[in-house]
Amino acid sequence: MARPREFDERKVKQALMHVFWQKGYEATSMQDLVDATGLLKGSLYGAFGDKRALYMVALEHYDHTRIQQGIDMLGGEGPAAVKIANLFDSVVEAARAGLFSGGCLLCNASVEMAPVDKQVEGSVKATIRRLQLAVEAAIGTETSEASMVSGFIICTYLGARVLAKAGAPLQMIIDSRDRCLQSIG
Amino acid sequence: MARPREFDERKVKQALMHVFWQKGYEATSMQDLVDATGLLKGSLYGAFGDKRALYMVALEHYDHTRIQQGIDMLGGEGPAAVKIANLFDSVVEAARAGLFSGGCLLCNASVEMAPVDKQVEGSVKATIRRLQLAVEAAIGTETSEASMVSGFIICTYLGARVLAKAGAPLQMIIDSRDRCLQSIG
DNA sequence: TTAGTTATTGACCGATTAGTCAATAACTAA
DNA sequence: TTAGTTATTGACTAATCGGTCAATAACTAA
Repeated sequence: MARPREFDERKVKQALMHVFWQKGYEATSMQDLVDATGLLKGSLYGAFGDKRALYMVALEHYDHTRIQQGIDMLGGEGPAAVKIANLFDSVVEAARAGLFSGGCLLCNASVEMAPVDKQVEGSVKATIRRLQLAVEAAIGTETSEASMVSGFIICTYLGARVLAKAGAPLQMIIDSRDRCLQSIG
Repeated sequence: MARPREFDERKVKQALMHVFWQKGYEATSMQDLVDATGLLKGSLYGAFGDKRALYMVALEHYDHTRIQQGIDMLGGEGPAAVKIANLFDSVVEAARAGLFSGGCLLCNASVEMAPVDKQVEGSVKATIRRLQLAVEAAIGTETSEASMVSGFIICTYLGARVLAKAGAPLQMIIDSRDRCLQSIG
């Protein structure tokens, strides 16, 4: 029918995600995306759209991979406290390893883009909601205030991401995790 | 001795702060700063330095005004729980009023600039530390784990700022405030 | 009045920005 | 083989970016 695409869509989306995750929207140039994906500018525009559309693709991919990973983690067997502790420990681990400065694309997008882009705001709110519901489900049977507590846990989680990016002492994140977990039992 | 400056330094710093606070570093152009301050580009460079230096000026001004305001609030008379509740309520109020989307320049700088600018990281870490010590002092006489709890409160506070910017339901911030306060008493 | 110093001004610079497009290539259905 | 469709390519554009600078203005000490 027509000429087939030569690139692996998943790999390209992953590359887009990594660049925006590390540098943010404004600090990322189309050339950065060209370098990271291996595609030329025209191909990127042809396949996905303009820079904003590429950002949305990256955001969606982050949701479907990293966020989903977290949600899956929360859904498994075992006590809620352990699962949620793991969530925080992944922040500490990322910070220790220097993985994108321990930051999270969802958090970055909330701060940089959500206030100036309705579509990003919608996407970010939906993802936060999904994550909250997963936390709520995890602790649901253990406390009567699951909805309130889950929101609080998401809040502390996002705060931990900011602390990591700020280069705050990791002990601060660990302490926050521990204090946060006391709210469950 | 020489020609005197024609601008009010404090007003100019305030204007710089507002622009960077609202738009972030990368999304702010020199033209934005020219428009906001009323100074021409040459004057800005002459008086403060390049764009990065202007950002540092804005960050410092934020620290000396808004952050200091918060610290002063924590230092007054009354129970720690009330003071800290006020801290969170100021986030809710800012979000409700649409003041820079309820965001905080310290939080924004942590996410956008700290990972890529050592000087910003140093400044941000120092400010966070100062804020934490103020919280610690406020709750110091009421609990034996003041240091740990203060870090946790800062964490939740930053998370609340992210939630506000994401456009999350204000109830989520209020719930987080209430849960957080239970950790004090 | 003059010499020295600094502030202000606006034109100017090269580099980079996001985005476009016509030419070509690679495929398939007929 | 051919006609139709889409992907790839790289040159191209207009606008904007951060930053510089020589000319001029405003002041003070001598």
